[in-house]
Amino acid sequence: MTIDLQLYNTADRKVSVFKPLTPGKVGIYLCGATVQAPPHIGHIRSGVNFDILRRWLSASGYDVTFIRNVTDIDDKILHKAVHEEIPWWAVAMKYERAFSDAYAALNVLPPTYEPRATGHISQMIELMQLLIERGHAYAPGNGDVYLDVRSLKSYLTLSNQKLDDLQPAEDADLTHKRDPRDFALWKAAKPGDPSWPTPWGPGRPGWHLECSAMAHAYLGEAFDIHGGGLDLIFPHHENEIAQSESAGWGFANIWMHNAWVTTSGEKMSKSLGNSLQVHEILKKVRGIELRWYLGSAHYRSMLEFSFEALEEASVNFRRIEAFLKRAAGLIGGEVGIEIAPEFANAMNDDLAVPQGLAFISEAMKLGNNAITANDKNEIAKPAAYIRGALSILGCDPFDAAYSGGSTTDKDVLDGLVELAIEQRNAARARKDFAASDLIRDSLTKIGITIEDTPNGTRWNI
RNA sequence: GGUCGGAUGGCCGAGAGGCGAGGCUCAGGACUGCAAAUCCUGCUACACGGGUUCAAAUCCCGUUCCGACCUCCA
Repeated sequence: MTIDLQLYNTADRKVSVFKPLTPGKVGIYLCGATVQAPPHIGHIRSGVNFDILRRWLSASGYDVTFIRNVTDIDDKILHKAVHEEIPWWAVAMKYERAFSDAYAALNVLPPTYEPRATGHISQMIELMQLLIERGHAYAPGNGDVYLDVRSLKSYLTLSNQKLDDLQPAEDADLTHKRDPRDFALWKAAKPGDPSWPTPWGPGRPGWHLECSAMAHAYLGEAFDIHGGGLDLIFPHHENEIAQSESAGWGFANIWMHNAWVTTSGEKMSKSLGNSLQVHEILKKVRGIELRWYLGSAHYRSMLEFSFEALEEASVNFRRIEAFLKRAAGLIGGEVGIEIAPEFANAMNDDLAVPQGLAFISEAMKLGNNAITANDKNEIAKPAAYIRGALSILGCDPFDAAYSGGSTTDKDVLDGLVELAIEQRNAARARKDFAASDLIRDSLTKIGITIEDTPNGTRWNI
């Protein structure tokens, strides 16, 4: 028997049984990237964590609609455009591609829909009109449109703050705002800025409006799960709630937030330079290994990054991968994909991946013992359980998403290595260990490891 | 000032009143031409001070330290 899926909800800070709004279906909105710089591993952790959630929901039988937006217009993009001397839309496209590449390298499934902010201006205008009609927003005449936070019946419910306790923004411009905490839904166009026409004058979206508009467009007035990084709780998600609820929409039922990747105990900041960009890390480890590392911590726990820990995780993963490949060889066919009840219970407990990993270790012992005993019947089950768990974590080594290289190259390589191994085994058979070790050392030098087992010699790159 | 987290063995990292999570490292052993891989055994920890309880890493009170958010943030 497995327990029901329970998830932590930031809104009430409790873990509760998940009840979809529509039986059998789940709608998820994840705040994706503001495409103004290449992704670092903190950004991609968010993608991985929510991809695991999505895979688990799908595996649990839900029909999942997963929306991850691209915010392709904002202050930083405009600044970058000036700095890089290219159009703002070229900046957005460049970094959107960088994010897409990173997601693909880590086998983060493409979202059901991936809406861009600039493609939903008309929905934003409609939302602003609605908010003005309902008395929760105002256009002071300078081209801006603000949300009137004092008009809300509730505000700051996610972060549990009081409006009057907030430190007032130092640069709050009160010439147009009714309250310094009112936030811009829409920003009047400045000379040189991109702009779209509206009833209040030409301008561009404020930061929060796009998510309310797009979540509504693709998931309706109410949906199940809204996700993002911890730092989006305030102000971004508070303001999304303010916009959506004052429009009369139910909005998100559950709020989920992933924790950060930290360095030296601190949140990763963009000033760290390039070394923690996904692109750079992928020069050291494979995508599947980086994913294993990022996914192995609980999504609500800070993950303290170090290259040592990354390397340890990679080694650990390769051990599991090696087991599965050996198992596949012994079974003489494909390893099955099966979800063990123990793993299901761990995942159902607010995605307790670390407990799931402990289960994988247990299954590995059983499987390795079966391999040692050459008991083919006993190998299949633990191997299938492990592969099942890995498939949820997005780290199935047999997943086509990870297979690179052409088949011709692979065949040639296989043939060459097999040839060397045959030579070495011939040397061993005549007890010429000097010759056999020379072959092994030569292979090691070019990055091919050799292991002798009772069932023959195995090799790995 | 307000709000929210965290501190667990040499290291990483779960757990949230009662049977040693798990991994890595290290030591010993089995296997082995050697190596590797694998398995077995060993290493009994919860920031500090009180309290509640038959029983506290876990609950309560207090303290110290670390971090995050308060309108750029995954």
